[in-house]
Amino acid sequence: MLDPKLLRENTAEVANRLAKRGFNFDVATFEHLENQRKTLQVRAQELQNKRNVSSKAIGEAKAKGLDIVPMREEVNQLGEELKQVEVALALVQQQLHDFCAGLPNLPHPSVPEGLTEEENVEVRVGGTPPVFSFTPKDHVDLGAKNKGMNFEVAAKLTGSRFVVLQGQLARLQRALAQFMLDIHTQEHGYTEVYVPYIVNKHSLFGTGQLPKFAEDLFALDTDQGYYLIPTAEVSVTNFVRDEIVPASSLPLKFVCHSTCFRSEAGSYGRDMRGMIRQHQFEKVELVQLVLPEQSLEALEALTGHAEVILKRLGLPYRAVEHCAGDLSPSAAKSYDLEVWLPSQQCYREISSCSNCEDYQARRMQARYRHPTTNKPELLHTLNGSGLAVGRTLVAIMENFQDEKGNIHLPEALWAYTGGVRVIGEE
RNA sequence: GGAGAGGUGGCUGAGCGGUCGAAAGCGGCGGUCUUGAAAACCGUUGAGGGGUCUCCCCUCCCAGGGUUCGAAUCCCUGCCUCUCCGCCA
Repeated sequence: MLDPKLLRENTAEVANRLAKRGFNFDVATFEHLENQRKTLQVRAQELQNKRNVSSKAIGEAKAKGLDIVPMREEVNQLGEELKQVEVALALVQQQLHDFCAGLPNLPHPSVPEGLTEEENVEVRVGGTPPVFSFTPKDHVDLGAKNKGMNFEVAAKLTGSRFVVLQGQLARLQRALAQFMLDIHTQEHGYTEVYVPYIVNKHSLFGTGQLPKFAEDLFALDTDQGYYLIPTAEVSVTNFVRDEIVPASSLPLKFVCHSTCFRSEAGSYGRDMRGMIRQHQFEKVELVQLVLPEQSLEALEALTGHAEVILKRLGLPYRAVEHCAGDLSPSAAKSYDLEVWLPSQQCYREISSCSNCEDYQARRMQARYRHPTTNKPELLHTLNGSGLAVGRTLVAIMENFQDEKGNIHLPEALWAYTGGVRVIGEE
């Protein structure tokens, strides 16, 4: 959600900044609704004030034993119009709210211009893509030969875009999650949390998935209106919804390993092969809740924390900054980390790190008490994958394969695989 | 699943249908005192929103409806929390 004052007072500026991300802000509709709101609200408050004053007078008159019947009739007159105005106002405010809830965040001024993914800017490269003396296999072929990656069984159990892992590959996925959690908790100062994988609508509104992106989510067919989380960002960020946290407690830094569920409704036909795009996947998520003046540098730090995982694993990657048009709706500024996939001969997203500034905080009413003014102020929220575990598994398989199809695990993982260094035939 | 209790400001906790945005305590902030700190004392201190914006007004006591001139207080519905019993990973 954007600052309603900014929206009202600098409508043109907001429209311009949203245009940078390719969003068409309907100024005419907004101004029309806003004018209606103002007229109705002023009138409603006027009538409410009259009613309050009269009612109070009735109370006093009654205490003195005076006749209150004529006064009561006068207020009754007022009630009719008040009811009408209140209904009309509620309708307009609902429309305004819906309109504003659908607006994406403003891109940070430092974000590169551009409308499509092609205009994202590579900011650094880590490692170098491996050169093979043979034709490298993709993870599906590598996982097939008795190594325990099975899409057929998963399709039988459920449908497309699911996988069954067993044996060393199942263990490797578990090892990766443990490894990531340990680094973030022990070296980067995050607190590990375990959270519900099912959330209510308020939480999804808070982080921006609802109302606009309901079709990306799995909704549970129960009357509570529950959804499966598409990312632990939803559960963790909402810790501070409707809270006023002491400034001294910030920054709050949480790391959370969770399963994530996405309907992938808009991606028919894309990445149909393998584990790249699944309805269910594992992710280790980083969330930071920070003072506004610290969010810009917090994003650099958080991205760096995710990057450490790729470095320790020795995976070739690059960091890319989103151009304005490629930002996700809640984000003011984002970096993607992309890992090299030999089978595709390109970098693929393995982490997306975003500074949402006060966009989610305003939707959540997540605030801190300002130390000098003593007033509640919106805090800033950040999140990023550290990393997507399933895609990390894929990257390790593909980058560290040998001619026989064995997978040589990076040394950093040996302690987590019970000493297993190679996954293969022998 | 059965039985009961309850949801009030940052926290604990009062609140006959009218003068209650709400007692009291704690905490926070400011001050006096002190070399400094603590203690003590004095003052101050909810949130959101609107306007004709150095002032005025509206809304909010879990949520949503209802009764009433007037609701934290009465009625209905829902949600949540706690206690006991049963069942269970």
